[in-house]
Amino acid sequence: MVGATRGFSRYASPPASPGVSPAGTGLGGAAGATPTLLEVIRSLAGSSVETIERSKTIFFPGDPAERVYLLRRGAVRLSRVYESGEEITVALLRENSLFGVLSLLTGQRSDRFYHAIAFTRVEMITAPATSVRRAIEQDASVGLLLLQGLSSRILQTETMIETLTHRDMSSRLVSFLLVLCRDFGVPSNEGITIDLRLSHQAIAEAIGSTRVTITRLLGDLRNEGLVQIDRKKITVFDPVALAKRFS
Amino acid sequence: MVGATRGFSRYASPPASPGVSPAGTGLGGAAGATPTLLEVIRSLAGSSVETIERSKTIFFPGDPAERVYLLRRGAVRLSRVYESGEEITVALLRENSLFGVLSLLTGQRSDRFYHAIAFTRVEMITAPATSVRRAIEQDASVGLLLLQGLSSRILQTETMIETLTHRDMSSRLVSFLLVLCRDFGVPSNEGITIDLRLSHQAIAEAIGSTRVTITRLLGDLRNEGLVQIDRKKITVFDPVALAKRFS
DNA sequence: CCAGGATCAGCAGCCAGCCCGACACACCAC
DNA sequence: GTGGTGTGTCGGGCTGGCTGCTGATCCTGG
Repeated sequence: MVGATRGFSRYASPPASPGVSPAGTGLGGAAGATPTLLEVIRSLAGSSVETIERSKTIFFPGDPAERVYLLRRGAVRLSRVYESGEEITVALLRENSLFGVLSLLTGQRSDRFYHAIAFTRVEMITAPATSVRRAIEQDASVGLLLLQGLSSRILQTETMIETLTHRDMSSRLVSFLLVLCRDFGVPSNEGITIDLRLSHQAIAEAIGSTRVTITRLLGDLRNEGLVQIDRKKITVFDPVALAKRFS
Repeated sequence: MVGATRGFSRYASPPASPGVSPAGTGLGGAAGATPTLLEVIRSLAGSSVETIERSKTIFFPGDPAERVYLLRRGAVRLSRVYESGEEITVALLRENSLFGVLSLLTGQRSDRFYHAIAFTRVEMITAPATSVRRAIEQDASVGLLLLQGLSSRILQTETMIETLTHRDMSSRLVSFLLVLCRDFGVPSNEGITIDLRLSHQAIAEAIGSTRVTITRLLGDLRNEGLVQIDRKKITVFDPVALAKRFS
């Protein structure tokens, strides 16, 4: 029975966070030990470590974009805000994700157009974009680390697109849960627990549905014995079995 | 009448392609003129220029990922293929987009998991990932150029997520058309023409709908006098007016 | 150049998934 | 207590997916 879980480890893997993997692949030849992105950013001029409480804003749309952030602990939600007051989630960033990279894009002044909000209590490192640029020029391996960070961010985002193109909400929800397992899952004795306190409303905003529908669908999944919900934390018993439930 | 088109130019702008903007911001101090990403990649060891005919495959899922591509002319579709034979579009890349960056991610062997197919006749530059890595180490400004390319790709991708979280298909289609105007629009005497030959099926695969629905909705837009369709090319008369049509 | 096949567009009718609005209850903090 | 937030439930109604078919258009090879 237990043997049937091939590929299981694809989910539940904050350890598998790329973008900071110190697995030096023979680059950065100069110094012996290749430093991590975290260490690099922390050493920059004007960098700082910040802690933000759950549901506090990190930056608003319209704020000037001049700093780069590296998420050290917790989760950050990037969302787009509309005049209607509606807010849709564009990305749920996990630990070791880079964000605020827009500020690296051009030399000109530019403004944020996302709303970045701490989804959990968050610990992050931030540095001015200008420092980051200078660091890249001085040490090429920094550029490489950033590139890897951004690449992994692209992959993450594109998986999300996959999720969202599913027609029926049931598939979308399942697909989203699998993404969350991958990004925020921690193994528990019964399966994989998503280490976030997710309200139905938050899920709805992320996958373009409504609170009511999410309630119903999650209820279905629970009744089928695929997931467990305790105190707003979702546990997926078997991601492989869940994945089979695409309609 | 013509004065009412504030913000019009946000659409129709291949010229506004970032990632290759030679607007040197004081970086790359060494040589006088900062080269473009195109020039850099073309100069790498093992690089080559390739031309691919419409609807030919560039790489299949499962192929080893060892090269990086820069799209020079035309459009490329990245899609995910399922056992069911269904194929969903994850990104429609425009000119000057980087792709195949997965190969930069880690040093280990990894495989493509997208299907990359030439959506139009395509001209692109490609180079081995190892050469790219080496170039970054030697000249930091290369890393910066790549970073800008990837950043702009992330923005592009996240706009697509915005599009896809719209609930009703009508809004999704409108939003998608606006994205296409931004990425592939060329100004014409009547408005902005999307420089792609799009079948209804292709649109459906990109926004998670069906061919029939797209036919109906596009028909509606045409009847309302918002768009024109001639020989599979779509012309948007006024993006601003179209944007107002969100439900 | 034409013939034949493949792809694409358009129409209609049927049915279900899911949005909407409304309401009741559980939980938590103050 | 009380108010705020989150969860669970019920219908009614409509959007949009599915099937099946026809005609138009494009492409290719003889």
